[in-house]
Amino acid sequence: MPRSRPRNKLRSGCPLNVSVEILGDRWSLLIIRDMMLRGFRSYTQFLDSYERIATNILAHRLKKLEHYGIIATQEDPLDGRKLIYTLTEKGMDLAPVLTEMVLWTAAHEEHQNPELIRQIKKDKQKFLASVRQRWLGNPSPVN
Amino acid sequence: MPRSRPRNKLRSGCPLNVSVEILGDRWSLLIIRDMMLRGFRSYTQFLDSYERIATNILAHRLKKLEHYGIIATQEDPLDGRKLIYTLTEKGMDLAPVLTEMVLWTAAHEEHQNPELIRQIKKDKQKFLASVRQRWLGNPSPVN
DNA sequence: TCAGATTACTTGTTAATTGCAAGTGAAAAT
DNA sequence: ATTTTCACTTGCAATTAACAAGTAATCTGA
Repeated sequence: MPRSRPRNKLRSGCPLNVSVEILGDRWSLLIIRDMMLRGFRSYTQFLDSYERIATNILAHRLKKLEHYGIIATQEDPLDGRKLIYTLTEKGMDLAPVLTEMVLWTAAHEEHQNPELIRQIKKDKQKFLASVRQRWLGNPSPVN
Repeated sequence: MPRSRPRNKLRSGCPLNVSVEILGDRWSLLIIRDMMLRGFRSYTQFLDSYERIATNILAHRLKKLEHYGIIATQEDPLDGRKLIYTLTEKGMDLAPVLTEMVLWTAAHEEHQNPELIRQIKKDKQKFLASVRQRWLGNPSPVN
């Protein structure tokens, strides 16, 4: 499926490196988490998330994620000020990555949200299916 | 299993955030890849890896990964100059994370190493088992 | 044995990125 | 009409990354 994008000087074409270059920073995956697991869709929601991203960083990350086709942006038909950010299929396909990261933390680090862990551990495939199912209810525009 | 570590001001205890704070940078996962998939064990091997990490960054990352118990360091009994870096069990448990990241890239971005992708896609569990099996042959010291 | 090479770094210095605080313009609410 | 909300931008300081060079300990080959 990968379409040719004018790729600006990647360090290497190793598939792990490619994902690290796209997602390997302190905020991108948290924004995706907020969209995927908490249903966040607006700039202010991301700003108000617990970890407190700075507004300029958020703007940059949203642009980067959109550039890579991980999220899509639409205007809110009900409010001309608002933009609605949604995960694309490509963004939704990061669910297994997030899930494995959560499981790793659960196994090896102190953390919160034991309920999430319990749910994933009980049946990983079912968890992934339910996340995707919820997303299908609020799909991103085909663009 | 998570033991209490004097945790210096995490942004949040969300399990995804915890893993992002430990691994979310441009180099950590590449070092782990080199150890896990290519069997690298020394400083110079990491330096010579394709993406060309800077020497001071590598030193910092190795310290960080050791601090978090993801890698362990031993002296080389055959060469007093050398240190041997190995993945711990905790580090090895990142295999599913790396694997899902690779699969995501394979599905959505241009990349190289189709042979790796083919191998993972053919039988993911078998791939993970074989990676772990190779690691068991060169285990890290229990520390 | 001793010069040269190797290994795992450290130490500057510069460039890039992140974070903070404040501000802006368009649209909506009161 | 004024205030508030929303999605940002701008300017600046602090942190981090990258580049280049150097160092101490150890090993290797003549």
